[in-house]
Amino acid sequence: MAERAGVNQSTVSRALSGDPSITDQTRARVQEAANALGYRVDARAARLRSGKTRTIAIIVVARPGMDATEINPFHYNLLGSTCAAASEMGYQALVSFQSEPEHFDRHFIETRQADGMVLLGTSTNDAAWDYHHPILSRSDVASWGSPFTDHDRVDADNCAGARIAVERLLASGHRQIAFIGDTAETQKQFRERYESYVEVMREHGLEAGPPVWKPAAMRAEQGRKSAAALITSRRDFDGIFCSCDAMAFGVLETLQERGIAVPGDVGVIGFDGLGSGAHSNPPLTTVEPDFRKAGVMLARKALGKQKADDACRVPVRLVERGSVRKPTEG
Amino acid sequence: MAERAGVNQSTVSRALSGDPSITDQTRARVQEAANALGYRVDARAARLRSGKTRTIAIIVVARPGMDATEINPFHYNLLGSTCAAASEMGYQALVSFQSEPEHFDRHFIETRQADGMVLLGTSTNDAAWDYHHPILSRSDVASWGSPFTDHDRVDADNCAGARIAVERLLASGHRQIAFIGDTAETQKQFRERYESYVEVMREHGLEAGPPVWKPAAMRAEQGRKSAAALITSRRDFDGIFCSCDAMAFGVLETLQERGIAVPGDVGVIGFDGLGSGAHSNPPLTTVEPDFRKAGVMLARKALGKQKADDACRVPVRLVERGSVRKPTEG
DNA sequence: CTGAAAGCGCTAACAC
DNA sequence: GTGTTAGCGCTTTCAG
Repeated sequence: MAERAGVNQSTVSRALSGDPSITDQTRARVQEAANALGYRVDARAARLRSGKTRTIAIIVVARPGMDATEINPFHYNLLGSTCAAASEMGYQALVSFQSEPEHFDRHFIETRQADGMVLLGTSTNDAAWDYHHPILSRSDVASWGSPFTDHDRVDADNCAGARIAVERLLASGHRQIAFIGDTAETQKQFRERYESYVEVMREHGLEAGPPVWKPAAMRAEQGRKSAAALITSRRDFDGIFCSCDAMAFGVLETLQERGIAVPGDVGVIGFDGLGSGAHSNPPLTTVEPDFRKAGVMLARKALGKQKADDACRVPVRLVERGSVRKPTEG
Repeated sequence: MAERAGVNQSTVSRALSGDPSITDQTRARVQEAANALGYRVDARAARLRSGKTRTIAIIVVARPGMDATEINPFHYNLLGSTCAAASEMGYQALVSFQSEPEHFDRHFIETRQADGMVLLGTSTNDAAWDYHHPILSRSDVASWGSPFTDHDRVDADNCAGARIAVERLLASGHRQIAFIGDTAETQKQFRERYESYVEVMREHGLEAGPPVWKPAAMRAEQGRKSAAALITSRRDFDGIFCSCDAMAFGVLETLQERGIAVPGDVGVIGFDGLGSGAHSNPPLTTVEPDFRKAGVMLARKALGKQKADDACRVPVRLVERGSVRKPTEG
């Protein structure tokens, strides 16, 4: 390659890497020779020598035995956004779906495969999160959705999001608003949403109820069971703020089965901005995090380019669809 | 590292890579030293020296300006399955979302970043597919959804899938079944579905109509417009086989708006097995490809481990939900 | 079974 | 502005 262009090996390297000290003429000759020979720099060698990887590893925690269709679309969105953000920053994305212990791997940085790591996915895979726990507080690791509370995390602005949701319900005249969601210790994001819900209700002189939640394997089923429990409890309600869209879909189904009209009798708002909410029955009004910013924050945090910790809150917005009626006048 | 264990560098390499010629005792000593020092093999150096990459590059073609939530979940499913398959085969997945020309990159193999490539994503990004066209027929490249017809492809068993869908509609007593979908040259999969629809209709002595399709930016909108066009055409229909779920959601909405009951008046079946079909109104009966096998086929093809070409058809199954009424007796 | 030596293909100091 | 030289951290002959 070098001889073909009539220059030294290092000149080839400089020319191809855009080193400004190379003459346009020389660079042209090198380019030409490279094209003629189909030459490309070997990324492995370049990275070995330069000590960099220009790669960010993204680990998606999944549940054992689940196939691709069962992964929460929210995590796919996060994955896509993170890949896009990495690319924008000139980094590649090495992605690893991890569900079974035999595939657990947290050593992408030590093995010099990546400069930073992003962890995301379902919080309901204890073995996986236990395995990854030790690295969650590292400065070159960013995570979304971990069940632990002893480390920084990137997350939606749950507080602002819950406020938007509850105030939207209030604007439509709802006063007896219930919260459906899992507020277990390991679900920090849902706890935050619940707490904000309580706060907003109080501010308006209204009574906030306890969180309603029934366990099940999948979110939609949790939603169905929780909605049924809420109805059975004979507690009056005319609005539901649901901690996540996947559960809200189940809630919507049960309400419909029981003959409770949405948004006529009860207003429902979810959280996550899932695209499938556009086709649910009725279409689901929801709080959507800015996925693009989420990806950027995760990538930046993983690469140690994040300034303050408190900046790790992704802004949210309300996506108006059809599960809450129009705001009442005056 | 080597001195710490009191052995030669090459012994360390052999011990850690599981070379059977190393004594258990020696291996234990090496392991111990490695743990003590936090030593890990540098993947860049190992791959450079060995000449292998053990990596498969996955390129997801997206539309410019689209954010993560607008990517068809079908492609996310394919992506997830391919990553899982790669992992199962001992390969890593380097994933690259490509939408804008400045990020186009098809040289993952030449730059020794991957041993094989998988391309998938929306077929409606001409610049991207034109760019990738030259590599689509290579033996180390597998693709799903390309708009070109001059190369092998991995795809769902469209023929069998269309048959299952149409026969299911027939089983519920529908006789005037319409096909909604884009059968343009560049949409090979939809053409195949349409052709099978025609064939099955003929077999049953029924008349197959022309494909119904109206252009729009997004699939759901195409579905809405197409359904409207079908209704306006005053052509009688009591069943619709829709070429993909994303369009079917739009079809369902328009039918509902026009007061046409599904599955009461009209039965609807989609294709793709999107998870969100479980929450649509009504839940969408659909033909689902086996995503796990799809991922395996894509990965195998990319690594040149696929036997015959005709084996690149992924089996499909019917997912019964609520958009077709129960089969009629006898 | 283990050691010695070579070298994968680059990039980065350092010359000039 | 370009050449010379060294060496990134491994794996792989080849010896013994």
